Amino acid sequence: MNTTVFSVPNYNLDVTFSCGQAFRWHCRDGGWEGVIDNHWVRLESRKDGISAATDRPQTNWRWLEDYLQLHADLDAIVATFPQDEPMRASVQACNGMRLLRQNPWETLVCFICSATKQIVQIRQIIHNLCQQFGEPVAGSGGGACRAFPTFSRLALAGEEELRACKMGFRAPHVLAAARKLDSGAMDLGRIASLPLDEARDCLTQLNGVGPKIADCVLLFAYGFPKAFPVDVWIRRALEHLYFRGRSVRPERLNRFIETHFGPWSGYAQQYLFHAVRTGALPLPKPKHA
DNA sequence: AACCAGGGAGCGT
DNA sequence: ACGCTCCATGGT
Repeated sequence: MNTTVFSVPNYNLDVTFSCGQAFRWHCRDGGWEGVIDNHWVRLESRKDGISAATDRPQTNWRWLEDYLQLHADLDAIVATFPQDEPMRASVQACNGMRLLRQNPWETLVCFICSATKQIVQIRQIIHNLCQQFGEPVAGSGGGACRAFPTFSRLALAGEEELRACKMGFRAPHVLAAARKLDSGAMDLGRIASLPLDEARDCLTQLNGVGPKIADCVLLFAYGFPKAFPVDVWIRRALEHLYFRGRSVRPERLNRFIETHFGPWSGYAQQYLFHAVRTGALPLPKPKHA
């Protein structure tokens, strides 16, 4: 076991790992355990920082610093949010929430599988997928620790094998994406250097990937600050909070998002999403738990 | 037991 | 540009 401590202010692991951007972390003994690429790691909150434990010595920790985005200036980001009541309430409810920088392929598959699924179910599907196709990585506690399966591995899978992971009608979408990447017909590495609109157009060429899922990948994996996923929760929230509950056409909604939420609108979106989903920001219609 | 879930695509009007 | 339907599966 090898441990280090990062000094970083106001980093809330609980909110960060529970807000619906990542699906493989699990809480255990007061810490968070997960797999980043081929690294198993256990994280714990410390006074003004985070401790990280791995199962083997680390020559450097950049893979973790980058994933956690430890260098990000959260105060500066939050300061750009709109100074309206919903956003103030969201910031208060989600104090210390950070956006991660996740693997693009993993993020793409996770959100393809997210379509009309509850977050608990998405977690189960991804778990099944990793158990079935992921390479084992050394871990702690005897728990099953596997890397997220590569697209090359999934390209070799059959649709029925993927359906066995309970991803239903999303199975052919995952399979086609894996094969397209494995063949070289699409390169996820290239997307990082594209303007937002072109990056979105590229991802939505994949079957089963529309604007919402594309923006999740662009926000959670590539860090496009103005990628703004609009799901049912966000749509309801925006219409209720800013349009008196009236339904708004997509183009109009996008124009509002562009002008209202500032240069870190995607970040603001995640605060709003989590605040609404946890009930900290109440809406009239929903009936969530 | 219905209803709905961090959607998307293909249809018809 | 809309509205509808289907797509699997399971939580509430």
